[in-house]
Amino acid sequence: MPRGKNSGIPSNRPAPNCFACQWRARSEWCVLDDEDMSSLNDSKSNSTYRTGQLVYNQGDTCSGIFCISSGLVAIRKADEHGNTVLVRLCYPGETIGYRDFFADEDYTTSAEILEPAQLCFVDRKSVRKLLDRNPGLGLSFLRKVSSDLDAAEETILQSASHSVRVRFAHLLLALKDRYATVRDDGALQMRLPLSRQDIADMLGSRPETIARVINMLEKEEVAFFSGRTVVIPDLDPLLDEIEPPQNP
Amino acid sequence: MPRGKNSGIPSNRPAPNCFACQWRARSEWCVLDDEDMSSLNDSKSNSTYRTGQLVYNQGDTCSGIFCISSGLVAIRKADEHGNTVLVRLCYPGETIGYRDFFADEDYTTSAEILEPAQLCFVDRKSVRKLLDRNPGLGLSFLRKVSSDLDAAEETILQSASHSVRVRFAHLLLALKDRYATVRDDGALQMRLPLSRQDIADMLGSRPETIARVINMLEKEEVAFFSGRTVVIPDLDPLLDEIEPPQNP
DNA sequence: CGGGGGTTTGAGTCCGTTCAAAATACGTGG
DNA sequence: CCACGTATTTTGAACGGACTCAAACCCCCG
Repeated sequence: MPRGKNSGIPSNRPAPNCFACQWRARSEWCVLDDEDMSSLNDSKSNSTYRTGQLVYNQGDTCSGIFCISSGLVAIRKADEHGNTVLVRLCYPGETIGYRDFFADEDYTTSAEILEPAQLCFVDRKSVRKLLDRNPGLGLSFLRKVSSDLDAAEETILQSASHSVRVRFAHLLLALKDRYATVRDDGALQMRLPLSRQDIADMLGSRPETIARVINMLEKEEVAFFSGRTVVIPDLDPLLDEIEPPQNP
Repeated sequence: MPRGKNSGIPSNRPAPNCFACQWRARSEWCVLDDEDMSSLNDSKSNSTYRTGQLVYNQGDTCSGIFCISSGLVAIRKADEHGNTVLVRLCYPGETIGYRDFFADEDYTTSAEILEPAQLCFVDRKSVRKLLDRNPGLGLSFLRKVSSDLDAAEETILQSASHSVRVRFAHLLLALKDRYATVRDDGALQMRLPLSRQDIADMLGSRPETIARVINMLEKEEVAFFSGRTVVIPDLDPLLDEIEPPQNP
């Protein structure tokens, strides 16, 4: 069941300017000098994507890399039996598809839009040119892949040693940093960018189990869910999930 | 419970020569020209390690990278509660410690010797020099980290979608490529480089479970275990574990 | 207002874990 | 080379988390 069409539609809004990009300083491209940045700016194309669209599909040949200007992207990996996991979420400022680009392989994952997005695309040839002109760019991506690798290994460790409930607490705490706002009464509130299925895919579990865990958390008044909206009256109980209070 | 001392002992054997290294062609260093290779050869040091020794420890500061000349190395990751997983096995020709080196972080994993090994060490400054002189080296490592990342994501997918038994079958099939020999009667035989505990750590399981799975495999005559020695009379049943025979 | 997808709930089962003890293998020193 | 002590592996019994299958529910949208 394909979730959407492959290619974004050309943006009618003016294409973002790399120099003005608010993410520039934190992205891998920050090592480029003005001339190279200008070359990047000229060679990139820009598209708008709707929720559910596929940016690229596992198995497709990789012809360049994408940079997220706005929106949210899920990186999924599937096996031949249709089992899938959601490997990671990618936010504005992040580059996606670079792994397969640098490994010079077909895509080993799929990228799907979770929140309406605008992506820039830089084709193979342009990236190569920039890499040649600026060796620092390669090292910059090396740092990025290295940190992704550490995150992946962390995930392996987590799912080998913690229950779904604890992993879900971890996920909530990570999402709160990006999505939560503080209400008048001091409680945290956020709208999850993920369906129950997506949450399950991230935790290596099933939607039914997620529903049950949510049920328990509500009974214990740790967090309250209504659709995709979550209210967390107090962070401490959630933090205790991760690090049970010590009793020496 | 530390498993060994940290530093290897200086090799009494003549240090391996990078030019003569049998792994040269497949390693990341193969992009170096003769001059740079000679510089690498001069700046590296070499040590011998016994089984159980730690090459580096999670949390230590990373002061360079290691290259495996011979032996077998396990990369482990631990959390604050003492839970550990064995993230990956590293074989001769592979470089280890590069992830943390390139991310410029303290070690996020530990490296432990599983089979007596000889490692070369290249200090931070020398690696930097080589990276400066040869931008291709960075890209070469970029390819390596990228493939490690894919492997890690594959592990996440596997352990989310397959039973311990199936994952163990996967492991056996992977190990056989490197360790198995064909006996006179056509059966495959190998000596596992891993303890039951290590196998459990690789599969995100427990030694007891591994023992039970082994028990079942023997009852079903898929494979026979005696200590670390495994005999596999026929590969097909093992392959069926991974890809159950189709019935359309 | 009638689908239809996503979500929740229920019941039952199974895989894998935990804890404990027995058996075996292993390294070391005598 | 054997004996001993320790560590690893195996076995057993019991528990429990998470899965499966199935049905009911709900909400959003046409």
